Amino acid sequence: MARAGLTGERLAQAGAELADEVGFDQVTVSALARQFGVQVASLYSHVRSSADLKVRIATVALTELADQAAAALAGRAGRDALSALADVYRDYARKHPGRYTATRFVPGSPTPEQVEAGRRHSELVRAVLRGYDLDEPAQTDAVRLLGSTIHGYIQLESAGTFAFTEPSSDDSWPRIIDALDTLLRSWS
Amino acid sequence: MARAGLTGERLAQAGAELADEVGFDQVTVSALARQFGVQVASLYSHVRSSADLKVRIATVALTELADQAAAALAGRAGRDALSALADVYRDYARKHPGRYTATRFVPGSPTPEQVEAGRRHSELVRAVLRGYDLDEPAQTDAVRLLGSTIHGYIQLESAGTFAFTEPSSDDSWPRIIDALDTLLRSWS
DNA sequence: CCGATTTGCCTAAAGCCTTTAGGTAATTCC
DNA sequence: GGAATTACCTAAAGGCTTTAGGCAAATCGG
Repeated sequence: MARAGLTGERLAQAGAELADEVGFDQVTVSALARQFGVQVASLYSHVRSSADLKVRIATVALTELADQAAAALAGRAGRDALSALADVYRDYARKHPGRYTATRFVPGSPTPEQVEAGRRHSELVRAVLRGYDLDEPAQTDAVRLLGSTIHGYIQLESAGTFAFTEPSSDDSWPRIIDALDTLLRSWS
Repeated sequence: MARAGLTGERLAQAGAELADEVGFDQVTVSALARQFGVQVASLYSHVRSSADLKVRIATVALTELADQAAAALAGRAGRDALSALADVYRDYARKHPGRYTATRFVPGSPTPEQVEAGRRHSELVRAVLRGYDLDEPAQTDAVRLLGSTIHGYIQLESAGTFAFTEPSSDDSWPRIIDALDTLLRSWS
């Protein structure tokens, strides 16, 4: 019997792709086993549980996203950096809806990898904020504001909330980024 | 055999309570049947499917939330109204985590009830914006900004994202509302 | 008030997903 | 090349969803 060459890594990667195709919620150990042409029970040597699989997918997505954000931020500052960061998140969510959903999957307590990825993300936002003049604790407030707004917009948009009203969601987006830029510039 | 007196209404209500107790994702037709001391199949005369049950719970939550927001907004304007609205959402999410999660449950296409509830919510935000001086399309942009930020903050907060850093999430919140107030006042 | 209809809840059963236990075959290592 | 490890398998138990078909309780018409 030929072996499929399963590893935790490959399962997480394939799971991420599957999530983009059929939706994160439809990613199951069974579906993944089917894709690999392998019995379901076989996957349990590589992942502890269904939740474990999902956490691994979340970690893949979180890391990928941080990598792309870091690349986009290189050589940019101020409004330019803010806009680039926000666009990376939004584009990623559109291109990889399943992975983006995975991003929000946190079981009871986050794994060390998830904590680390979270730290990386907030570090990237802080990098953007270097272009504005904020000191603690205002800087942390601003990190939270930016994270909330960007994340919230992407989520509402992908839920279709903005789809039935003018102006188009694509038009509002840059104006909202502009507004955030203005706000940061004049943060009391 | 005594009847349990099941109806779609009662199931949605009980489902909402169950969601707050055990988490929205753990709300199943089975669990609900268990609570009513009734066979699982019996519920299928009242709800079309598991997704249908969840949509009903979502509608209960959305409506409740809109009611509370409307009450809180009465007699308030400007920053006062903004803060009151934001607090209603946040308090509701803390008090009813399962229901709040349900709020985001939208199957393929939203039901008329969900569309209506969504309209009510955006109407409430527009009511807050009457205290600021915005005309279209800026007003729609502002509705989206406020919705995104409030919603995003609550979600990140409830995921524990702000739990391990100073200042406390409770301290950031009013400052972020202040920042939004300032931003709306000076919206170009 | 009683028979007929409707309605509410039941049993049965099929299908899919998760997870554990224990076995066999392929690979790796000395 | 034989021993140990590793990869995948079969089997089985338990939970959730959903459909089909049945009996009994409530309701309604005469």
